[in-house]
Amino acid sequence: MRKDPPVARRATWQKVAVRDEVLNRHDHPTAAEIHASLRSTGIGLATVYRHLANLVEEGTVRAVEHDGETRYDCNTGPHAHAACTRCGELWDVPLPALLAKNGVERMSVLDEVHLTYAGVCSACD
Amino acid sequence: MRKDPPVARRATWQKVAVRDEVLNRHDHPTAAEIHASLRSTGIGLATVYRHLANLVEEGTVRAVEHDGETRYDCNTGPHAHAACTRCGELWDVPLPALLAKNGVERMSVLDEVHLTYAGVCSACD
DNA sequence: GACCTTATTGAGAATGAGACTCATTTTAAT
DNA sequence: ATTAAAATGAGTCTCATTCTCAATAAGGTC
Repeated sequence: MRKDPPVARRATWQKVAVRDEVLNRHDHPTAAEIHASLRSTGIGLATVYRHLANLVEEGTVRAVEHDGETRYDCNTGPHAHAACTRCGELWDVPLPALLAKNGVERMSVLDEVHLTYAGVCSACD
Repeated sequence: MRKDPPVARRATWQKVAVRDEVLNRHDHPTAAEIHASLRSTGIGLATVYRHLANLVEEGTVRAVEHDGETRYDCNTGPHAHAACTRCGELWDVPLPALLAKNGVERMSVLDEVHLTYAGVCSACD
């Protein structure tokens, strides 16, 4: 009889690089932007996507859909997003606690609340 | 000197078909679903996309990004969306007026507020 | 350190939603 | 009827993301 399979999550520099990059940025980068930032390391795009998906799954970062692409947010606490339709910037907005389960009786398990404001930011106006 | 360009928005059966279909459904269909519903008419997918984009631009319907695809909502009033992560259904949730411009001082022109709840609906639980 | 098992990597192919192209069709004004 | 321009649609193209699979490397074991 054999030992149980090790299921060892191996520590690679790629994994560390992606985690460090996404955790140290506060500008909601896309996978392509993270890949670009790590270009000098030679990491592959597929690997960046893989680790980002893992980080989302383990709850370390949050995925935010914005304008047809997925952006990653190291702020995992409850908060909303605001996006400027002119410059495309996306930033965090605090979310009042009272919103949490407001008017969603039909939802028996509430996993996430996404609140997004779209408009023109004061820098662009 | 010529007359001003006619700019005539021509009324075609395709335009009417897409508008009628999206306005008569309350289930947030995708462009592909609308195309499928109109399959018997022989309408082209590109035409469906075109008219949906026009309807969104003129404010007749609202586009809702959900799980990587665009869904169309004939309810243009302010409201939130709730999505079940199990069955994928998406439905409307009334939006408390107080939310409107809550905590977005940095946004000088607020065009849209998107609030989405994700979880498991009671039908799936 | 040498060896081995297997998780991980990455280049490129595959996928899929949606936008674009352009030759053909259709509207509607004359 | 004529006809100029708008509208259509089959197919092409784009671009984000996922998949494939041969090659590589992590980390036990001896």
